[in-house]
Amino acid sequence: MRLYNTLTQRVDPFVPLQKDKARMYVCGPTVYDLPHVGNARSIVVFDTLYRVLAQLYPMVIYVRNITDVDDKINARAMERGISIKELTTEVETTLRTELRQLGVLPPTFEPHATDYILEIICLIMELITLEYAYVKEGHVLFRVRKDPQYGRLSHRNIDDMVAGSRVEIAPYKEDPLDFVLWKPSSAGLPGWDSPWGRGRPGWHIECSAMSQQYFGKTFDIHGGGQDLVFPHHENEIAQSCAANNGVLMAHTWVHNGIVLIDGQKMSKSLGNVFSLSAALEAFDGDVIRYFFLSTHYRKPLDWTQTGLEQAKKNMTRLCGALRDAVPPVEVAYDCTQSPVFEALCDDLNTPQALHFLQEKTNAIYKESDERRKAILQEELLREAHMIGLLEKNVTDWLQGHRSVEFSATEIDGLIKERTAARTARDFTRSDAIRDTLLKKGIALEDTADGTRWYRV
RNA sequence: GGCUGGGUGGCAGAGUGGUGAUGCAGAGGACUGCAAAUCCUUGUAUACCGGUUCGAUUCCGGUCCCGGCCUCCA
Repeated sequence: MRLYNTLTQRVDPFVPLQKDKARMYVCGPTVYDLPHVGNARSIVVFDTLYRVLAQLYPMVIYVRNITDVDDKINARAMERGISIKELTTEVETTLRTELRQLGVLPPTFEPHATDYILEIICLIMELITLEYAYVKEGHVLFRVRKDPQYGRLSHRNIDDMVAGSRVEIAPYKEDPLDFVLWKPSSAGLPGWDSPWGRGRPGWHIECSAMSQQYFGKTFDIHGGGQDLVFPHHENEIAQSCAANNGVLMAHTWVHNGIVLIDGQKMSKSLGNVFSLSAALEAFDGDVIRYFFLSTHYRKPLDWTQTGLEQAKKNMTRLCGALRDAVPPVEVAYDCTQSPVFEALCDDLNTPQALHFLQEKTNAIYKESDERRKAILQEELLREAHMIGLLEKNVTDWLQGHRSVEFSATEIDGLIKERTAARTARDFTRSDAIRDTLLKKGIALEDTADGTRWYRV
């Protein structure tokens, strides 16, 4: 497999450090509010990478953390008048349900930052011993200028950052560039006892502590959104390398592009944050997943109504090719030899992979030999599974579960009535039934074997 | 300002130093009672200017435009 590495700024062959074992750590969401489509894209991208790695290596360990201690969480819980635990549990439950709808597999481990406070404290103590960190007014800060390689991931140098001068100047900092490892908590805020008083961890240290807990000093892939490159990942790499005598924290750094809403950056200040819940109300999880995968993961993705509608049509066509699938008698098919897999191994080129799925879909529609068609259908199904698509029963998918207007039985009844009207050549009646159903989002198709329906 | 990524048909979006995928949308046809689905046919694109080359959309340089990061961010 080849992957773009932010650290080297090129597509490099991916070789795991330990034979037959790939280890990946991805920064998961901070659970302060409903997950948005940007969180969802990132999670789907790395879920897809996880699936590809799982085809390539006998063992893949995928850690995706949950950040459940953060000032945004504190503020939101206060605002809503609920406890922090209530808030984080609520968001996490929603997240779990919604990710399942997107076909996201559970990672191998899903650690919570609050379960690793002791490890965080120990790591900070080490950094202090090594003089990479210092204590000041209840804060512990990382001494950025002690790290000569600081900036290696985001490819910027320290002086430029200062020149950019939006760095926060705080009285307790030796240098404006220094960032917080530990900060004091007042009585009302979550806090843990530490050698520096009651406090809570800064944002970056948790990932260093947790990844080290699972993987030790060094591992293969560290992932996250492009907006995490600086400062989050830059700071992580600085902390971890400092604590581990310069051993490189992760060898391959993979970052997905951000999601735009109608061409604009999604942000709280613009008020255009699009929640995954809202997206799932309008579109099926598979459609959203397809939409995410139809753009290369490193490019920005523009979230638009027409884009989603196109994805929906594509999914419908894909499912249509499998509607009458029967398992073929013999199936000897190695997905990893397919062009789909080849595309995925080329820096996770999912648009190219989808192209090959579409080609196979076209071939299925055209195939008249039933046995060969069944084999193609089985191949398509297996290839689609590699990227987490078509995992649901296609008839269920096409007929949906959402509408409460008509039950499947009622629809079948109306279809029977229409068929009778057509036999009697009462087309006014039969077309009226078809129109009624279409208005409720149910489309009919007359085939040689009778009429069938699907949800539009 | 510094650092980064990008500009491909109506839309989405890949690949490629040698006739520009694929899907959606459009047009015509077949099928159908009429549709839908499906099938067949079909039009339209590589921001601009130079350079390298027999040949560039692809490589190099410049211009213009768009996006992201620069301590809240997936």
